[in-house]
Amino acid sequence: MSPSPPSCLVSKLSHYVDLDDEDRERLAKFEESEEHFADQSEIYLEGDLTEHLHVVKSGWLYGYTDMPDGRRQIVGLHHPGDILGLADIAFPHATVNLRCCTDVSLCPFPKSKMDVIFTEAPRIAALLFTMAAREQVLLIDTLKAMGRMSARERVAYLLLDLLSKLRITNGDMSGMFHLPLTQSEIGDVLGLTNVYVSKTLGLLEVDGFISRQGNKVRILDEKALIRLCDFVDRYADMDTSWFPAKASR
Amino acid sequence: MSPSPPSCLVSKLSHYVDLDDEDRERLAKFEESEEHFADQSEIYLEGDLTEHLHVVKSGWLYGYTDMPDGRRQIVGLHHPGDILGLADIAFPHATVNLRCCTDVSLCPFPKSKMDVIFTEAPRIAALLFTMAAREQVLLIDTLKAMGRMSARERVAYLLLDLLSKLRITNGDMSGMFHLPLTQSEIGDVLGLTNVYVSKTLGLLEVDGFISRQGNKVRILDEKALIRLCDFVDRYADMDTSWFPAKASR
DNA sequence: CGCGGGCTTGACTCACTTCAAGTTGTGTGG
DNA sequence: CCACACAACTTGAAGTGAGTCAAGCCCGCG
Repeated sequence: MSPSPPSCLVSKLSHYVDLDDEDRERLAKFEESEEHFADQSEIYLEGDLTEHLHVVKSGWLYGYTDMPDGRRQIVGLHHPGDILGLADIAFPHATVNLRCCTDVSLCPFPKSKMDVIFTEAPRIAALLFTMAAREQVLLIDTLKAMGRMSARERVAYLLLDLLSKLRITNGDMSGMFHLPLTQSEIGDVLGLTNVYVSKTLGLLEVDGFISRQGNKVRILDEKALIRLCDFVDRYADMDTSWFPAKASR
Repeated sequence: MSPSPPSCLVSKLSHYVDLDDEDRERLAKFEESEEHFADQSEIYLEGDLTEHLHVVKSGWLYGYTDMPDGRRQIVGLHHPGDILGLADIAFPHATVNLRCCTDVSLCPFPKSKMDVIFTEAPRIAALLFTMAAREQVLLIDTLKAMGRMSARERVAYLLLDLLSKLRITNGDMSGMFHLPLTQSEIGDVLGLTNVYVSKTLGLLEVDGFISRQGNKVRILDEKALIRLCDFVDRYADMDTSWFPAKASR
């Protein structure tokens, strides 16, 4: 049941803190019952009861909301190792829709078990808190992009954000990655139209920042892109200094 | 030292969960050393070491980031009862600047004490987690506003958001409130210019949605505003069902 | 082979910005 | 009590970045 590569969650969290065996075991238990979803399927919809959190084992997903007249905003992209639903933990019902943009496998675990983590594994609780906090900072970065950046800057920001995120679990990345989003979806992430996304990507390519083939993107001049949109990599340093000591019990 | 109205933090948190006396005491301790700041002063700047969280006792503040060329985005408005710095807990340094927009008094408490909460008061830890989660959902709502709403819808959204937030600690609000932000600042919240904020507020007034005198705003037709921007009040229901049981030790 | 979804491209439009000139209100010093 | 300064707000005119509409292209797939 426990595969040779450790569970996705354990390997993600271990990046940041030392976990003792007991904690590892507890976390591994979260990833028991893997579930599979086809490309384009909806995991849940706004308003659904959310009794589970999910760890992403493979695939890409996004959270989105629709407006009555059909406008849509994508409010989060999710990748392997991510924990879905941390934000929704404050509410009984989902606040966004969640859709796959590739085939996906998830490991659900019941929200109700969170109490055990808080009472018995304060280190993990602190870590989850920290990860939720970082997600919030990333949202703030996105807010800045949406409020004050031009289309070109926003696209640059998205590409760098994806690159730095994919690098966590895939350190070797040369600057090339597969982008399984349509340009309409990219538009819905960045508050632009599909048409203008196409034009902007075209310009970034002409100007030598990136190159494309199919839905693969290669970042040719990362430094210039970073300068372009004043990008800060939030995945680099994480403060765990205040965490409760290991194995305090 | 303990005033007849219980500490701001205790009264805010008590809205949502039953706290036992021990927890109340612990929370009250956070609010020991009140500090005062004048209107327009900066509490801390991006990059500063953040060794403290702060509870707002009185006044308004906002978090913001500047871009190299002077563009500015305000990324959060804070009011009495709010806990500042939950998002920054993931990082050793502040990720945004924090400025007062009225005279303000804050109660700092050291980030390092958070470990005690996680090890000894799991209920409070869970509550803090939940409050951070809700803040994240509010950011997502703002993101939707910035990405997909017109100026008029965004202004409506901001006014309703403020109203519903001020109602938490001030239940009697009739729909009128003091708005201590300049129109430039409102623009920096919503990703608009001061000029267009002026025009949009003027239109909302002409159309009978609101009225203004000085920097007081009265919401005349709340339902119409809610319809206008598809507003959801996130302060109403909070899910505490998964919390660890009270006084488990 | 033909269908359909996604991408590109161009012409036109429009919501919001920019620039600039008033107006209002308010605190301050003479 | 007035005059002045200054910052916020208002208003209008002109400019522009991104949206809208529409046509054509590419390519995978039944």
